[in-house]
Amino acid sequence: MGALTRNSAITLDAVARQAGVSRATASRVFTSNPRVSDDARRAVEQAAEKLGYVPNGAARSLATGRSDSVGVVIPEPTGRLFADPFFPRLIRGINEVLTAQRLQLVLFAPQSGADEDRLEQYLAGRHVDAVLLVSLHGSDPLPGRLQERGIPVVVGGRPLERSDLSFVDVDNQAGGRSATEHLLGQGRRVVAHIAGPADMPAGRDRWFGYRAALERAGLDGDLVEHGDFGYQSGQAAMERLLARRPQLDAVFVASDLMATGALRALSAAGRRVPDDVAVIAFDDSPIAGTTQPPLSSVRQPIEEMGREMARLVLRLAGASHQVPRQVILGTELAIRASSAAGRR
Amino acid sequence: MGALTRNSAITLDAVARQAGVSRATASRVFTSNPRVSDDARRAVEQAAEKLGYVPNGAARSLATGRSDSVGVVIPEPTGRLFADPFFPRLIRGINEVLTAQRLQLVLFAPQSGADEDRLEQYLAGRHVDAVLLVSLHGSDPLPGRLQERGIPVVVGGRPLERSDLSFVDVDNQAGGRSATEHLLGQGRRVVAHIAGPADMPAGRDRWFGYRAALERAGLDGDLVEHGDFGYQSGQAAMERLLARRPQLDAVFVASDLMATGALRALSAAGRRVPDDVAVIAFDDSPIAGTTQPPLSSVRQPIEEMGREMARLVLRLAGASHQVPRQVILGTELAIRASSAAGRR
DNA sequence: CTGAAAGCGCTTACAG
DNA sequence: CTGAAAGCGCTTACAG
Repeated sequence: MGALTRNSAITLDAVARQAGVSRATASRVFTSNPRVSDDARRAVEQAAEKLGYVPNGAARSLATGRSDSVGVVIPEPTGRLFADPFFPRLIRGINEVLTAQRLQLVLFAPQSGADEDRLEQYLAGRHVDAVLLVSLHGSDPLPGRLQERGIPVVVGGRPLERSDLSFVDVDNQAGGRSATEHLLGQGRRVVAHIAGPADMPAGRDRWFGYRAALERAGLDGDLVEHGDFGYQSGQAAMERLLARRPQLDAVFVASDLMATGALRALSAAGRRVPDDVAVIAFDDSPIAGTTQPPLSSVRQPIEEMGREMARLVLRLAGASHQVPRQVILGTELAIRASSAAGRR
Repeated sequence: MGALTRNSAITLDAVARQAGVSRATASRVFTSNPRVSDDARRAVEQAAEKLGYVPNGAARSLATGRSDSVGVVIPEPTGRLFADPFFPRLIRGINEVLTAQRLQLVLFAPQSGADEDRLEQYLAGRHVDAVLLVSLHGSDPLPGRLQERGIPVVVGGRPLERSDLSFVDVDNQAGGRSATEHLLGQGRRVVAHIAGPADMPAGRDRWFGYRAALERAGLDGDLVEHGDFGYQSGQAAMERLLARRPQLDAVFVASDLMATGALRALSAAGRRVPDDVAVIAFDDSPIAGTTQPPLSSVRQPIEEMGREMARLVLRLAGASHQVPRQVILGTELAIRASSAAGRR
């Protein structure tokens, strides 16, 4: 069972013979080694073209100790993974940097503990040269384990427990704070918060930013309900908030997706946005501009985060010693109709 | 630049020495070869545990001719890829079958022609044992090229031009036809269609199903506008249809996402659904149940499609000869409020 | 059950 | 610039 037959493909030897040179010379052509005569190079290239030769990746990896690929691990249930507009932008940024270095981006989306265990073996087996991890819940042991095995690892988003890991994050707390301050600046006084999961740093930090802003304004920062960053959870959280404090006049929601759900709940409850309740979200994803009314949102430099993650992990891969490094990127507000109008 | 240093890891030799056995015996333990004494097995397992040994993937691949991994290629702009609820379900189905065979699922999302070229080299380099491709536009040359190199390939969705490729598809034409017949059965007479891209088989087949149903009813099947399966395009297409034929009383939309956009356009135009216009979509994704009103939709067995793709490619990988094989899966209607109510 | 040895298909100092 | 040769870290008949 599960026996995959071996497919014989063209070998470097065949190309060298066809071109009338040694294997070494032929190899130099494919490794872009400059010490090859033009004649030899041409002969090898022609032979390769004719035979349809592509170097065997395993053999090359074994000889060089590199795979020229970088793994990106997104341990999200695929449903969430694909629904969240955060990931495509991040991946685009990562891919930009990798492509420039001719490195292959390889994605993994483990769906269970068993998946993750197998993946750890796979990655530890050096199938990739470096690993990027995003969207970790709680304290996922994977990045730490890989790093201990000497595999260069960079985490997207601050890991909850470990401080010896390299990571790139946006300043979630500052973002949450400025979003909340924006609402206060509009004259709102009963400001609620729909937070992300409490076991995710992005969720916690935005929440802490909210609390900090309210405390600084001398207000209570406990009108908080948690969601999972998804649409449904935002709707449900908004309903709970309205039940708890019908007179709330503003809400800071920790993701655009949840905010879309919150808008639906507000509309169902007969509240006008922004007249009755001002709303500001987090992410500034494309959907922020398409809701009714368009959502104010905290803009994250997600592509830049991806680029920075890739740059960082390549630097780690190039170094002999792994010195953890962390990069924090700033946010800015994108103000739209959901929070723009004054109260009266 | 781009030099990734080689990280020395524990080798099988070290484990064998530590365990006091030969490399061959140690190897047998990791390949689950039964011809190993219990004592030797224990010693090797302890040594491996102690040293943190994981077999080097490249070396193993080179020796066995297999990588024990299967690639899934989704050549979509990542934006679309992640927005479409189709992919996560498909991947879940694929992963189910691969996991049972202890095969690693590896994802690729090439974003450009250059990405695809590099990916072809990568896959041709035998980094994976088999390849699954989905969501091909027009006549993507990738699956054909890989197949010619002897790599087992299965395409998700019927390829537009090649008939020598193995594929798994849902019966899009029958689905489009029964959706349209459902609308006709409700007494609707001016039935429009928002089609997918004309260069994608799924788009064409659903459209042909629509035409077939109308022709059979003796009606005109030319009230058609095309979109790209995405939200925005559905909204725009609906607007064009309303402009072309204000009196239309039903519309069959080729995807749930486009239907969501169409609902918005209908609402903006003051049309009630289903009273003025009955709507039925295609996909029956989770969003179908969350729209206002909930969307009737053609249900595709997407997980099963994923499973079938994986099964098929493993069969091809196990065979010495590649005999193209095609599997067509049936659809069914999920009727909800958007098309359920009668006209009066 | 076990080990010595060949071989998987490359790369890369080394010597010319 | 070129080639012979060693080596990358495994697996697997083969002989015992």
